[in-house]
Amino acid sequence: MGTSREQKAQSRKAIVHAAARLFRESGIGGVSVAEIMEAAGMTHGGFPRHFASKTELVSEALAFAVDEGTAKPRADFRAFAQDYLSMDHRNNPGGGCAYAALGTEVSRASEEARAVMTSKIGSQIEAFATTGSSESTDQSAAIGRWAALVGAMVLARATNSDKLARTILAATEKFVTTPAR
Amino acid sequence: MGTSREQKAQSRKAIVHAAARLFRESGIGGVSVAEIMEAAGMTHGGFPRHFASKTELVSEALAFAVDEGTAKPRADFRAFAQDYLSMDHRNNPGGGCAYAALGTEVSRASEEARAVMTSKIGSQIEAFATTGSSESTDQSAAIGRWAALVGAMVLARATNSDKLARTILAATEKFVTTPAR
DNA sequence: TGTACATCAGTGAACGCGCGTTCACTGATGTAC
DNA sequence: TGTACATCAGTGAACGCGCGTTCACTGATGTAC
Repeated sequence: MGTSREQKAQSRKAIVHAAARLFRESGIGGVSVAEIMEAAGMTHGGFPRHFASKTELVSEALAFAVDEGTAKPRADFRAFAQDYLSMDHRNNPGGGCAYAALGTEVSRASEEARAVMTSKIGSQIEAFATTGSSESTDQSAAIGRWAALVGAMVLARATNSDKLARTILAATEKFVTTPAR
Repeated sequence: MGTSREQKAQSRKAIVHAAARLFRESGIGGVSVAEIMEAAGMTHGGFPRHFASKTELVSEALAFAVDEGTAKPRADFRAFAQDYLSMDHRNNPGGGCAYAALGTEVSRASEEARAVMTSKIGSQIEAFATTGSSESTDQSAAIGRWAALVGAMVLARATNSDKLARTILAATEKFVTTPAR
């Protein structure tokens, strides 16, 4: 084969992007290196040219997934919550919130992976503290609302009933967007 | 060996209990049948006398874990939230809330396992509707608060920083126990 | 600019290991008479 | 009540499979002169 350095960088990106999507869809343990490499347009043998191990890729893919899945919350909170708590988001975890998709799995991942999450979560909370939410400058409320979004998505995905999922998402949306706090 | 029918029933219970604990501690995919059987005081060869497959055990262990981890919320909500959002709960998932420990993994489990979760979540929500919470009879608020608890625990466990975990748990506790809703 | 050589991204086969599962075997349980 | 037999819970070895990883090989890239 033989490929230019520029192409190698693109390959690496493709691997990270594919992993970030597949991990959120099927879980870290539910996706093989071969599947990731295939999704990135290669065969599994090329993997070690980019990463020393699957564990190493996990950390990097997690960082990317969190950023990708947290890209939107700039908009006003009401609109963000509605988007986040949609059935579309529930049914398509691949491009969505990494915390809701991989949260419980990450807590058992490598120290590096958890360090990545720590850094990302810390940044998120700092952002809450400085920007405040649309309805309150209270950091506690911002964190609590965020937790509610994540938890609602986890619960909505744990069930195989669309009706129940809708109930959870709608109730949580009402809960977090009700003023008075 | 040879064992009485009564002992067989006890063995089965021991397997389910061990699985419910180990799954919450290390994840479903992170625990082998051999480990579960060892924790239950047997060797792995005896497993098929009780369950046709690991998948079958997962469903049963999940049901047990949910019940065990949801046994307390009868008390007033304030006390429950404080208990739920404790660092002790964060650091010891084995006997705690199954949703926070296994939520994201369950969404990719068997249909049977998801059906179990659906049934349990449905019951929980019905309980909210009838009993109401200590501060509000609004079902939406009860669901929203519940989601916040689960989400906060997921986030607190995703980080390896105790400080950050404490921040998330404390903020969420304040958020869900503040009246005004 | 052209040529000879070294590098190395990606291929495809292969290796080891852990896991879920299977199975022959054992001996106590519990039944039939 | 006692005896002979069938059942079957649990043991420990073994089997297959999938997975992460390794490796010899290829051919284009890119450098040295």
